[in-house]
Amino acid sequence: MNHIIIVESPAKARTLKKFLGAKYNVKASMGHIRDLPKKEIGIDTENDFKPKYEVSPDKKKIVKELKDLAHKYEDTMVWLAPDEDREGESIAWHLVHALGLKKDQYKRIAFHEITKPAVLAALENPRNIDIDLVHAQQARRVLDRLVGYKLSPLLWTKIRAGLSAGRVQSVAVRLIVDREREIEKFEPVEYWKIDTDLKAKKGDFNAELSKIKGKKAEVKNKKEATAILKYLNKADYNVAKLNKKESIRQPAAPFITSTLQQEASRKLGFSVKQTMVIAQQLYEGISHGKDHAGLITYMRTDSFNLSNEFLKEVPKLLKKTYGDDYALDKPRVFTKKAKGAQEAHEAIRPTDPNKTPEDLKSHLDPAQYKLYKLIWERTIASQMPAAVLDVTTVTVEAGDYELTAKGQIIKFPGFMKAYVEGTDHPDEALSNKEKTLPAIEEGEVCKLIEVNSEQKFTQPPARYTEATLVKKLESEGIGRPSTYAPTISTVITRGYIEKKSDKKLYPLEIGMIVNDFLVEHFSDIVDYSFTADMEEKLDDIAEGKTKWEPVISKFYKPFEKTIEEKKKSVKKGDVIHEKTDEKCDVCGKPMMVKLGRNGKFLSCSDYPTCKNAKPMKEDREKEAALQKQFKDEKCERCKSPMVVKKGRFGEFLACSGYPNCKNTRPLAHALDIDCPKCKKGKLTEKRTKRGKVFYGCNSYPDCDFATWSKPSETPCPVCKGLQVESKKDLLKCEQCGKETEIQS
DNA sequence: CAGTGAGCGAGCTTCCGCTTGACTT
Repeated sequence: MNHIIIVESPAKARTLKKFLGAKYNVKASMGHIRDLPKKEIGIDTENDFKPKYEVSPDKKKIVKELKDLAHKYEDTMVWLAPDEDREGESIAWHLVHALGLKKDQYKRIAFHEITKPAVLAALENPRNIDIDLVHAQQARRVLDRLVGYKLSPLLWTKIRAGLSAGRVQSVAVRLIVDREREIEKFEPVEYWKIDTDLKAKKGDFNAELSKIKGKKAEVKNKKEATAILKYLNKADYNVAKLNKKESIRQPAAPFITSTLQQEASRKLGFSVKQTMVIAQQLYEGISHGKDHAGLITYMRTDSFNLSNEFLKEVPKLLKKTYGDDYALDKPRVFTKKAKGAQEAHEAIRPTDPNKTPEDLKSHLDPAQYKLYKLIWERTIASQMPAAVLDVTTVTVEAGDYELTAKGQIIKFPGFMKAYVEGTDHPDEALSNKEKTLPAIEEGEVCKLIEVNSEQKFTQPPARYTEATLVKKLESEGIGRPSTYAPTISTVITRGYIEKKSDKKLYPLEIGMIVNDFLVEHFSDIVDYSFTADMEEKLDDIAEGKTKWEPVISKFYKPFEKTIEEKKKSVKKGDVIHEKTDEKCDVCGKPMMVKLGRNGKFLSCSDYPTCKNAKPMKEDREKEAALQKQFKDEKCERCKSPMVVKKGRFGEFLACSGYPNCKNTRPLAHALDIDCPKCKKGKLTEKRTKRGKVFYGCNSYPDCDFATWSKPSETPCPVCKGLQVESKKDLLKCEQCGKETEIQS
């Protein structure tokens, strides 16, 4: 008998061949093989939403090959082995139909990990295709098609051609627009941070003001701060309480797609797409000699699970590498499931933990090495013991005031020896560090060295980065591991969102206009909980509790009605094409608002006869204000005034003598520091091609002085040379190497 | 380690999820 096994990915097929030998012919379908047609909606909304499927153009070849293979010999068994989730079940079903398989010609099998025992067990336990699960997928597909292909054309007629809307992308845009508006209306509140440097018997320490007359200390302004400072300068300091506590920290779960993307962004600075491309390379593996082996498990997953085979290997490795204390008796299991997770795969882990990053270093390029190391360490750490920290809290009384100091000592590092998770909040990074206090005794009297105060302001919420957006989407159950990166690409190519050089995501005007249109007229679809509600209904379909057609019908009927109504009621001018009072300065006809790639602009209403166009009034005013702000800036080369220009990397100052003088300078501060090399130029903040900030002489290219660290205005106290910020609160002289602390 | 400097409009476009090569330049 002939045996064909069909899986989704070719790399998986290769691994299976190794386990199973020549008896089985293992093939890959390359994901979905059939879909709705691209050119039309492909759903008969009058007839129970019957979908029209066709073999996708790029899959014709593979489908033909599989079909020929399945029918070549009478006696052939096709084992359908796509992933065990909604989409995988659907692929299996489509294969049956596209290949024309009879009931006794195929069997459905599934495994959640690519290990020999798991695959053999699956072959022993075939089952039927779960048609309810297939219907759940179909409902998902049909709903997405209806939403996308009905809303997008409405945007073309009401706003501009080429736009798009969808269940996932439109919410992604909304998150970014909403966040931007929160930031816009945010009003910073002043507060003051007050702390003291104290001298105890055994050493010095720093304690922060925490309570005033038993209440949480809130210092609102300079007046209050000055009063407190005055009091603290004369107060007596007594150690009232000493609290030592042991605290336990557990390691993070092994990687899934979303957490890998976040951590690679935080620790390696990779974009979401970059991470996926490199992970794919590691998954496909590298060949050294004859051996071609995948280095990590599948990278598009939402499961924290690790195979038993793998878990058996790890303790041996840990004992060998770190010692007996660093292995667990029983594996640690991570069960917290992400919203809507399907868990068809394992977590992202090294296929063989014994291949250490160092072993592979010479076979990998630097980016692959860094990502492999991250995955290896994270996975290993997840199976190491908890860390034990000794946390000491010292409470110091100073009359009406109470100050606290916290120290933290790592008693047993446990997993921290291999890996500590990064953070999106800079302040939290400190909690991973040791902070030692001198041996302080209860009742001890301390001497004041100094009181420090610092004015601070509350910060607006941070803009999303690619990685924090993925985190948010995942927590709302929106999108899947395979779509996080493509979704971000889509909203950027549509011109809805822009990623600036600070790696943050900003909404563009078109993004705001489309978002506001959708929020106003289709609020239920861009509601954050729309997907979660959909998932609940899909679960009902998958469990056989409901049929899929009524679920779609219940959504579609009111949706279609709204679409038809908005086609009539919303005039194009409601969104755009407003008439204005301005007259065209070429032909005198009125100007009107139009929408271009980069947002609104004014166009002559007689277009295309008169092609005159100019920026919106607000934009012209903004531009004028900006020019005024920099009107005194002179070009240091030719003495012409500088003007503000817009370029690929944002606004910058350019010499008005262009193109005779091509001098440019960033808008931000030309520092008031003379260049230490040529003594003539000033140091200026500049950016490399990749957007990294550095400081160079503004008479470049005549003088090529440049440095990474931020230069200080105060010269070196010893040799008068240039000082740069080498570490936090530390200046280093470039000339004599003398280090000085920064005095605030 | 060193960029950038207008002009947009119409177009036949578009969804979400599953997966990689096969096209040209």
